[in-house]
Amino acid sequence: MKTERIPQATVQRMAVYVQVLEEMLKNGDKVVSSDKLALACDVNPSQIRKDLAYFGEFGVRGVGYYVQDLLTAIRHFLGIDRPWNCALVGVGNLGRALLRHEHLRKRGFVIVAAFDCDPFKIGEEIAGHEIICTRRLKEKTKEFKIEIGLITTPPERAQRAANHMVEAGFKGIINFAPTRVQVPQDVAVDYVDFSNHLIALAFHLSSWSRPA
Amino acid sequence: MKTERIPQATVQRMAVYVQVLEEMLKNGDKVVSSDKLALACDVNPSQIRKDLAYFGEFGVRGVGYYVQDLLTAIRHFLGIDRPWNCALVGVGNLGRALLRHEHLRKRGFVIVAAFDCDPFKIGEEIAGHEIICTRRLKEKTKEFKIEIGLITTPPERAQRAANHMVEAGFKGIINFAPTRVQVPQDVAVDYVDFSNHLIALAFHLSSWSRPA
DNA sequence: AGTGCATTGTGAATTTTTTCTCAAGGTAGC
DNA sequence: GCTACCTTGAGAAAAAATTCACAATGCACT
Repeated sequence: MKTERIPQATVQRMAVYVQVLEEMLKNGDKVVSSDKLALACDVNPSQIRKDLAYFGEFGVRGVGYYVQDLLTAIRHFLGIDRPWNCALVGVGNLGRALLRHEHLRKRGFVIVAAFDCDPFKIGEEIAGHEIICTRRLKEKTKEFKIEIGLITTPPERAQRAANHMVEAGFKGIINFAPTRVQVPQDVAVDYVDFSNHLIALAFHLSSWSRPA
Repeated sequence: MKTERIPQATVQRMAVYVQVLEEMLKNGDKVVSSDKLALACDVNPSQIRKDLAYFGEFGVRGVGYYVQDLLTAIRHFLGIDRPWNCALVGVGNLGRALLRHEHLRKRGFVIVAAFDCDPFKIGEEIAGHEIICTRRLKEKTKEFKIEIGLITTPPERAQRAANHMVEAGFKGIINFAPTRVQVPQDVAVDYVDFSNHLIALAFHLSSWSRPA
């Protein structure tokens, strides 16, 4: 094990490993080899061993990795062996879907409060949460110990939502709105844009039938 | 301009350029330099010029790029200068949100039919679409000229949805379900998993306050 | 205890991607 | 038309990520 900076790509693959390992565990598998895991994750076996080597030696030579142990280790390493409280700003179609989404909660990402600036929505209850005025984000952040913000507003209101989050002291934001937002250096923003994935796919499909 | 294989990373950045350029166009900007665009997209200016060089010379030395022309060129290059018909399988919370999502349609990705295997949902109308039994996917594919599939089922039904899509002849699938699916080599699957983004963010936030 | 087998962990080689640098080539003002 | 200035395009260099290849090492069976 070396102590270098961990590539972003490694972290993303790690998340996939967690997903696949969870399924293997549910499937009753006790042990898995890098080859087997690689097949399931669609990566190179060496890649997996390299990735895992970033944070320790977990394998047993000649045997492989113990699924449960590896899972526990990765979870700890990634910082997802504890819940993360999230705030959602923008209760539109997508916001509602995320509030009702079970998978996020299962993974430890708990949306503890939902905000919107539309007076017609404020007070409405959705998936067990009362919709709160966005201006009260900061005060609720303390109350609920929120660390991560989810922006699900229309694009034109995304920046304002981000500003509220920065002011509330969030250091991590996921922006689902299809627009860029400006935040201070010490705040991390990750973008989730479906249409970008569709664009990549459209390109792939187009270039398949093209002069290479 | 050279004719090499285009990196996946380039394609993804390209999608971001489109987004930012659209905003600039709406903003009335006629011309943009690689420096200015780089700032907005949060990448290196050389990176942008390199990316654009993959498919031609569009800039004017001493001036920059004409926003409208560049946008048109990128759109054509990416294959998004025409609409793509999509089918959605799995009308749950997320499925409904996508069906009502305006942004995808604006970008040219049109969900022309929604499928589900739940007999209680079949026949229900949502966002102008009648929910159709998943078994009729293949027949409707011809009728609607569908090329891309969106999987929004629960994870345990994702593989079955993928199978239906493969059988219907889809060559591109976006899987929103948090599980891997197996498909033939000639079918491209792209995964969209929110929790993976949250995991990456959680890791970032954790390691910030860690012994490097 | 010893032998054979399987699989990890890792240094080295390779490949890919990003960044640097600057000549080439436009524009605008005079 | 000439000069000064700006920004692109692209080769070269640097950095990063991936893959290879194999020694190290633990297990199982005798």
